[in-house]
Amino acid sequence: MGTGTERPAGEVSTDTSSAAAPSGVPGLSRRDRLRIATTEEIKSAARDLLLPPPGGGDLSLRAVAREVGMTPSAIYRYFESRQDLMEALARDALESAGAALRAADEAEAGRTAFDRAVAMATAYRRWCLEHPAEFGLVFRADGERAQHVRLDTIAFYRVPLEVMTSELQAGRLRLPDHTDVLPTVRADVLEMASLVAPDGVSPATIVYLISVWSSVHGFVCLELFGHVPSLLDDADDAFERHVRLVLRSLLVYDF
Amino acid sequence: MGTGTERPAGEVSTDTSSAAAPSGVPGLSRRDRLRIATTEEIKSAARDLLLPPPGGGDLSLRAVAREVGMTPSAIYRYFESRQDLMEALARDALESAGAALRAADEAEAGRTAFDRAVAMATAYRRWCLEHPAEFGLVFRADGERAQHVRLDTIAFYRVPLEVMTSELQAGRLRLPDHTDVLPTVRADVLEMASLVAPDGVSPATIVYLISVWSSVHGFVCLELFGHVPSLLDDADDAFERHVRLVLRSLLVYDF
DNA sequence: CCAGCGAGCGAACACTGTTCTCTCTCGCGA
DNA sequence: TCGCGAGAGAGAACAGTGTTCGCTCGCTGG
Repeated sequence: MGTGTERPAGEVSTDTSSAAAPSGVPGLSRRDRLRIATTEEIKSAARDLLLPPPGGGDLSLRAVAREVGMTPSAIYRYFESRQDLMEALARDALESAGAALRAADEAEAGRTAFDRAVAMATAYRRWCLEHPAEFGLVFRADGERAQHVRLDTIAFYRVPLEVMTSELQAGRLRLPDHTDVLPTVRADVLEMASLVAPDGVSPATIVYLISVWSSVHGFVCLELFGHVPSLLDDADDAFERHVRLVLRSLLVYDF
Repeated sequence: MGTGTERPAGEVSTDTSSAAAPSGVPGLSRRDRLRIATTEEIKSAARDLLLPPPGGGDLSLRAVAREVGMTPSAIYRYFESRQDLMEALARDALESAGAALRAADEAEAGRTAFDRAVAMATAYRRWCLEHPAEFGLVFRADGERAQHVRLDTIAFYRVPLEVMTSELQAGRLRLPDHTDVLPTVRADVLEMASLVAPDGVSPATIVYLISVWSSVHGFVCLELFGHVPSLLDDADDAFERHVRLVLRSLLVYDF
């Protein structure tokens, strides 16, 4: 209503390299590039101002405006609301975490599926510990508006899903035999997952991935929110052992 | 008086305890009892006003004051700050969740350790789903001030810990053999845990409990924050299968 | 070259948490 | 039984918040 127009923000979060290629993207006018730059500057300032978990990602729009040298109302040219800005940050965060996962996996290229899984889990935990505020942000993106976040989540899942399917197909990894008593996966999710691997993704793969993922993520959650860390001596070590235990127990490796 | 919409109606039911035990608690003066009643009324109003996870347990002190028919400043007679009130709610929530766990376990008294564990996990998830705001609240209690929350957390852990140790001692449950490669548990935690069971609690018990717990809690987290539920057809069913998978994989049952 | 779009400003509104000072009641010790 | 004082609560004030609206201009696309 206020701005009235459809927001071109869809392409905003995609590329930060706009500055690197002034005329690289022909469809973008100078105005658009400026807008993207400003949007990115706002998000960057907002990221810096995000409070660590006690505040749980609290964020003052006015503080962001001060930081970038604008009036609070000017922010509304770029984000519909504070909530909108936070969701944008959450999407970026999810993307960033996904990239960390992928990087960790690629660093272990050629190694066993087990090692790569451990590396990915460790990278995930490290990212969470290094970005506690953004981590907390992703967890407030629920609600009806969070549909896109969920889609991005699936994109985030793509990384381990890709690794898992490729390892399965290569015969370096097997799923246990209980596959007859598995939950059912939604049809559209299966279809979407099949985009990852040309030969498709079995429902059992997704189910086991969710179980493993829950176990890894759960540990990080407990740790980040202060419920477990004080119990164990060396959290780094404890996490890796936990991951190895879960992976060894839930999946079967042929190597 | 001026703006005062009358509030004699909601007058604190003065003598709730007098009927039960007029002189039941000798150490409490009438004033103290009134204060406790008012405190409880404030917390109750606050609980009702807690927003579900999208807001993530946001809470307006002024709204609470309106609800109980007080001035915002009057709340400060009972809680040092908004944060203080929220932490009180978080503690209560943790206690409530612990009670739910214990109730679920006792309802399965006499059954196998496996069944009782499944029941407790299910009860935990149900509690979280039914109290999403309070669930979110517990997760913002980090920081240096959260020491007491952590202690309460340990009290919360007591329930599964008790069950686990008693089942271990009864020989209905065994831990896997990898116990030589387990993380180390802090000494004071071990000492505190030993209060639960007269014969003490082995470090391995705590370590395995944390792993199992992480797996259960992680699933609930993913579900509550909208990252997984849309992937699976029947979340209830999927959760139970996940729990059974984890329990069966991580622990050994003799029955 | 010029019309208009959009970025940005600044004031305003309705909130928020928190702090003070003040009043007056009501419970306790004598 | 009585007086005193602790404590509950009111109300105003302050600083800060998200959001809206109307207003300017400068830049840019045609």
